Amino acid sequence: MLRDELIKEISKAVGADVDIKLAEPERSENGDYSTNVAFRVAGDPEAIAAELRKSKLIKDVEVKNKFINIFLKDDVLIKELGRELKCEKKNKKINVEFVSANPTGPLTMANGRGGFYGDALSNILEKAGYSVTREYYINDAGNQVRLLGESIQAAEGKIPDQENYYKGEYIKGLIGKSGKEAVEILLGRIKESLEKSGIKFNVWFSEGGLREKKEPEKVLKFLEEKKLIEKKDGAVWLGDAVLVKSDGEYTYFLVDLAYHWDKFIERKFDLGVNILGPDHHGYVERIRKGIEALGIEPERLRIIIMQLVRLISKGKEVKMSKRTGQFVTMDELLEQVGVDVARWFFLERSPNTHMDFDLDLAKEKSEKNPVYYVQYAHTRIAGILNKSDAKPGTLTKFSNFAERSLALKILRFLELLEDISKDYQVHRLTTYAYELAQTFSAFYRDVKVIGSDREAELLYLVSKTKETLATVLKLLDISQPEKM
RNA sequence: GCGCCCAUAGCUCAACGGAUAGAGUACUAGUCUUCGGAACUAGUGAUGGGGGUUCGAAUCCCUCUGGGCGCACCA
Repeated sequence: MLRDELIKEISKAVGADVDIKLAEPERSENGDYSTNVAFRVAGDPEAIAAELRKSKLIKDVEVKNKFINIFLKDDVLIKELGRELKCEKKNKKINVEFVSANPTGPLTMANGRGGFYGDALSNILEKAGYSVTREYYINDAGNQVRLLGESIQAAEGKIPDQENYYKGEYIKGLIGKSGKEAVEILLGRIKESLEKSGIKFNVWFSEGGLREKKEPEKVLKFLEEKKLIEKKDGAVWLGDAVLVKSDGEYTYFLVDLAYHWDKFIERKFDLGVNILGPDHHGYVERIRKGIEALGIEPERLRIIIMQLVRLISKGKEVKMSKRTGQFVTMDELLEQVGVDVARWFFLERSPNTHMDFDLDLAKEKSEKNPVYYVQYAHTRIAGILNKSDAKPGTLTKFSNFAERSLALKILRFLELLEDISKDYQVHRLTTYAYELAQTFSAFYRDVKVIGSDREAELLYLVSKTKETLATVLKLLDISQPEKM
């Protein structure tokens, strides 16, 4: 990548062993790239600049406020533009586990947030060259299932109702079914909702299967041999957490440890990403310590906590809970706003913002959603490519600022992809999509392609824009319309 | 009581510890019959309070205020 080459050159020019960071300046007058390395090393920044000016890649270097601003040669940009939109293959297997909603009710809007995020993150990691497994952990064996069965019986009037039973309208539709049957029906509905949302999985991991394979027992045996567990009050403890209750039942924690054992030791994933809701943050430390006890390096588990989505209706918060039966399902959300808008709406936000979602305003908001702006740019590009009789040729030069800016913006894509594959800030991709669309709009305004004596050359730039924009939209799994 | 997250423009959100805090929306004033106006240009408008660290803080540390969410032999 061009950025990596530049970092090497700067590193050489600096001479010292420092971590070089290359930023995209907010203002184009501050260069194509900018580095703050002069703040970190002693000596005259002008000396570094002088050294950099010798580079074949660089047209000019300016020092301003001690920042070293780099302006690239046009032919370097043009050459880089020809590069395929692909990252180097990485030799790493990543397991991304997300949604994993208990099959005790419909998929909710809150599940959707983690679902869209996990889906897009998986797409990005794959595109960045990793081998990715998308996994849904199905809680189909524990207490919740029994509770679901009892909730149905209560709805039938066979047993007295209890506060902790599920109360949604959907329970009535399950009358006559056992807990186990209900779980299967509900899981089927969840799968349908996920499919409609464009959220894809390739492994459905069953807790029941985990128990059948006796993995919890393997974990217990391992910990016992390591002398890490103790018996107290009839229960089995690891530190201050219970693994086996005094009635002999396994806790969720033990089963979860077995699940991680399966992921890291049996299936040998290099990295596991768990995308969880905010109610799980208290659990993070416990599971970290737990897997460490199993001999798994804690760095191999990366936990992303998605913040809550609050539902607002008529200016008031609606408490969402499957227990009380009050919630907005994914299906309802998709009906209201459509899948492209829903995906954009959730993906444009950083995972740790608390979101307020006003369903009353959802439709009105959806018409003003930025996703249409991005898609509109795509259709305009398609329009030019369809209308022109010429074929894309070879770009030889930039004749104005708009052309050059567009090329530069396209180049940022692979850099961003590498960055997101490290920091997991998926929302940066929506920001990029918007910026790319904006940069194209400026180009569209300033440069007339069809009829230009450089038509073939410009078509190349336009088709590169289309390819990049379409790739971004595909990563977000938002449609790329040719017409709107 | 202990812990996690959050507070940025009227509203919804951005900003690897960097330069003059950016967008969208709303509002105001314009462009304009284009390669598709779901567009473009300009203007108004913001880092909750107080300390500290740093060449540099919205960002890191402490504290206060105000929200959200957790602290089980539940899952």
